[in-house]
Amino acid sequence: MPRPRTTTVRDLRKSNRSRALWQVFLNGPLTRQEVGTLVGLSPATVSNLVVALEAEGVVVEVGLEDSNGGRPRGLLQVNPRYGYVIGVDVGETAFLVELFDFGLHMCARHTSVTDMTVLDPEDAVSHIVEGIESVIAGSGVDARAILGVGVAVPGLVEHREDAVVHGQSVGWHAVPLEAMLRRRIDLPILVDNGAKTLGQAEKWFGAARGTDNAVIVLLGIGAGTCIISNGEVYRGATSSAGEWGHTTVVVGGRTCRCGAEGCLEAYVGAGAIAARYQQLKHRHVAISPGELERRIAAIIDARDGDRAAAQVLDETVTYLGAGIADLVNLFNPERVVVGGWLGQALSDELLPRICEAAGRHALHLPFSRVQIVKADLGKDAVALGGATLPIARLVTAGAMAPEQVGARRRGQSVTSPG
Amino acid sequence: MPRPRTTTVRDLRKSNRSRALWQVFLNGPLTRQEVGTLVGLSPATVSNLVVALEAEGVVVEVGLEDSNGGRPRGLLQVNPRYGYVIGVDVGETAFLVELFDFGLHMCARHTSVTDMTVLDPEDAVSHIVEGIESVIAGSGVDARAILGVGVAVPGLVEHREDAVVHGQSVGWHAVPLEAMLRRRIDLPILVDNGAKTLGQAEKWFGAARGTDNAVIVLLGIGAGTCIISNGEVYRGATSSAGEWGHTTVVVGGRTCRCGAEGCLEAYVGAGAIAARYQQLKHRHVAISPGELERRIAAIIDARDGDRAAAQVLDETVTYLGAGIADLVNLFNPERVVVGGWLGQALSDELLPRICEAAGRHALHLPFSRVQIVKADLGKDAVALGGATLPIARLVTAGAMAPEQVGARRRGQSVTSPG
DNA sequence: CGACTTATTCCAGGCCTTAAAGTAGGGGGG
DNA sequence: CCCCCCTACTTTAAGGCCTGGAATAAGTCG
Repeated sequence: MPRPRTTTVRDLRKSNRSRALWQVFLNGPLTRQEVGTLVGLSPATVSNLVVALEAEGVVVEVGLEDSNGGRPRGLLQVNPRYGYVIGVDVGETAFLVELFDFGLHMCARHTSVTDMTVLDPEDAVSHIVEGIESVIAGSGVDARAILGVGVAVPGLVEHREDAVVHGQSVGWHAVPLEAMLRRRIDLPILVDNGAKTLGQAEKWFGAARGTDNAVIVLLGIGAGTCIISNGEVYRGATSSAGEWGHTTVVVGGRTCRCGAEGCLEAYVGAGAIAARYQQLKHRHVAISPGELERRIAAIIDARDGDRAAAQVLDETVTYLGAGIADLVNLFNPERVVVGGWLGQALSDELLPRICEAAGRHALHLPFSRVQIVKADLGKDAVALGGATLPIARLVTAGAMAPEQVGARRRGQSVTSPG
Repeated sequence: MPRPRTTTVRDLRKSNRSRALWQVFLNGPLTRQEVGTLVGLSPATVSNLVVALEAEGVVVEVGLEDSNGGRPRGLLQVNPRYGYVIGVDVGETAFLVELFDFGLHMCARHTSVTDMTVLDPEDAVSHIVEGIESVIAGSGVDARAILGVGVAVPGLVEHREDAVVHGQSVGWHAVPLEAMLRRRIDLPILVDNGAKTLGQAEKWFGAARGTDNAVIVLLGIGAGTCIISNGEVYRGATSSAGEWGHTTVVVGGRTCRCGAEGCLEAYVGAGAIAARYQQLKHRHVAISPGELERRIAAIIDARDGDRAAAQVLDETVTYLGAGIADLVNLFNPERVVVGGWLGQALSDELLPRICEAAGRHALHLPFSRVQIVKADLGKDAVALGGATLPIARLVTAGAMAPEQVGARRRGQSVTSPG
C-alpha cells in the first residue's frame, strides 16, 4: 500500500520493512519464504527484517508448517498484543466505539444511540470521548498501549493541518473535529469519511479483499463510496472523492436534501425510498432516521403482495443500477461491493436485478469485467474501518520503534498456538 | 510518475535516476540543485547521475544561469536528439501521424482524411503504416533512432499481451491493433485510448500541468475523459476507466448509439447536438461526421438570433454541467480541463455558463476546490499524447542504455543555445 | 590579477541487499 | 538410539548506493 519515496539506502530498508509487514499483516500467517516472494526479497533479508520485527514485538512466530523431510517453516503473524486501536463510527443514528487488538480482533465496544437530525459538535465529541473511555475501561487495556483512534464520520473530511468535517446531513460546517478531540484525548487521532473506512475494512478483510481496483458502496440514509485504485483508497485533491450520492441521475429530477436536482441519493437513499412509498400510499407521517431501517425492511418484505412496495423497489433497482453503471464506466473496477445497512438489505433480495439494471446502463466491456457483490462485513464495518486508519499509518511506517515506545512493549509474552 | 518497486540498492539507483530524468524532462531546463530539491537527493548524487545521463546522451547542459558572484549553475535539459517518437491519432474523421524529437518538438506530420462510418481494421493499419513511413521519410530521421510509436484510438483499449481495441463508434470489436501493427512495423508500439493520450499531453504540457488530480474531458462526437490521479493516468482494472460519455444523466432518457438510455453522449455529443437542432427546426438531413464541426460552429454562432440554437445550447450547457459535476463529486479533482474540438468550441463561448451549471449540480465543497478550464493544446494534442506513450515508458525506465542502443547514440553533437 | 563566492566533484564512511557457505531442526532408516 | 538426509534459517564477505565534508572549478568584482 505505501508509495515509497526511497532515495537513500536507509529508506530502502524502511520501505522493505514496511512492505514485509504489510504482507504479514494482511495475509495472515505467512512463512518467511512467502514474504520473500511477495515482497521480492532474498531469504537472508527477510530473515534479517523478521529478527528486528520480532525483537520489537511487532511480529511473532506462531507454530510451524508441516514438513516433509526438512526443517519446518516457521509461520509469521502480526503480534496481536503489540498494541491496541480504537475505531469510532459516528453514524447518523448512533455512535459506535470499538477497541481492537493489533490483529483487529474486537476487545470491547460501546454504543450510544442519538436519533439526531442535527447534532452539536461538542455533544458529538463528548459522546466519542465517553465511548473511548468506556471501551478502555471495559477492556482493561493499559491506555499507554493504545496506538491511535480512527474516527469515521458521515460527510466530507478535508485533511489539512487537522481534519475538518463538512457533514451536511448532520448540520456540520467545517467542524474541526480532530482538533476538538485532540484537546480532550491524548492519543493519535485520525478522522475520515465513513464510506472510506468501510471500504478499507472491506478491502482488508471483506468482499473487496485481493482486488486492486474496487468500488465499495455505502448505502444507507446517504450514498457514499470508497474507491480503491491500485490497491489504495483514492482521495482526490481534498480527500472528498467518491461522493456518489450527489451524482446526477436525472437532470431536472427530484430535489435532493443537498439542494440540487436529480441526485442519486434522492432516488435510492433510505429516506427517499420511504418517502416515495408513502407518496404512493398517499400517507404522510414523519419518519425519524432511527425508524427508517425497520420501514425499509417492511417494504422489502411486502413486495410480493403490495403493489406500491413492488413499484418503489423496481424504481430503486433501476436508479441504483444506473448509479452503479456510472461507477463501472468511470472507474472500471474489478469488483463493486454493495454495503451499508440499506445496501445489504437490498442486495439480500434484489442483487440479481440490480446487476441486470447496471448491465443495461453500463458499457459491455467494463461490465463484463466486473463482479457486483454484497459486502461481507456486518454493521460494525465502519468502526472496524476506523480502526484501520491508525494501523495503516503505523504499518506504512514499518512500525518503527521510537525507543521509549519499544521499551514499554518489550517483554510482553505471547501465546503461540503452535 | 513511476511507482518504484525498490528492493535492492541497484533498484534504488534506477529509481532515483528515473525520477531525476522525469523532472528534467517535464520541468524544462533545471539546475542540478533544483533537481536535487525536487527529487530529494544530495548534490553529490545528482551530479553523479547527471554525469551518467550526459555520457549516454540523454541529458545535455544548455547554457548557464546568471551568477551573482559565484560559479554559475548549469542548466540541464533533455537532449532533443537523443531519439525520436511518433504519435498517431486515429480519429473518427481522419488519421494524423506526427514525428517528434525527444523534446517533443514536432518534426514532421502526415494527415489522411477518412470520413468513415465503419472502418476496416486492415485499412486503418495501412493508413497508419503509410503515415509512419511518410513522416520518417519527410523528416529525414534515421529509422533506427526512432524510440517508439504511440497510437491513440477512439474506443476502449485493453492491455493484455498486446493491446486490443474495442471501438464501438468505428465498428471495431476486439481488434488486435497492436499485433497487426507489429507485423508491419519493426518499432515498439503502444496503443491507448485517445482521451487518455490527450489527457497525458495536457498534463505534461497543457492546462493540466502541475496538477496531481485532474480530469481532462475529450468532447467531440463522443465524450471520454482522462483521469489523472496522484499524477498518473488512472486506468482501472482493464484500462477502460474514464468512460464518461456513457454515464447516465437521465434514467429512461434518450437512446444512445450504445443502446443504453440517457447516456451523457446522447445529450452533449456533437451528433446529439446537431440532431436536436434539426429536430427543433423540423429538418432531417443526414449529416456525415466530417460535416459536424462546421454545423456545430454554425449553431454556436447563431445563438443570439436563432431561438432553436439558443435552446440547444442551453440544454447542452445544462447536461454538460451535470456531467462535469459528476466528475467533480466522484474524483474531487483540482482541475477539470475541457478539450476536444467540441469541448474547445463550447468553452470558447460558454465556459462561464458551463461552470455555473456544474456548480448547480456539484457539492459545494469539491466544487469550491476545482477550476474548470479550457484545454491549452490544439487539435494535435491527441497525436502529441500518443507520442508521450513511448516516452513515458522510456523515462520511467530511466532511459537505461541497453549497450548496443547506447552505442548508436553516443557522439551525436548537440547545439547548446547558451 | 587576486580575493571572493558559489557550483560541482571527489572521497571516506555507513548502510543495505545478496550470494554462498554454514548451522539448525525435523524425519526416517538401520 | 544413532546417523544421514533434507530443508529452513543465519552468518559472512562482497558489491553498491547515498551522504557529508573537503577539494576543485568557474565565474564576479574591485
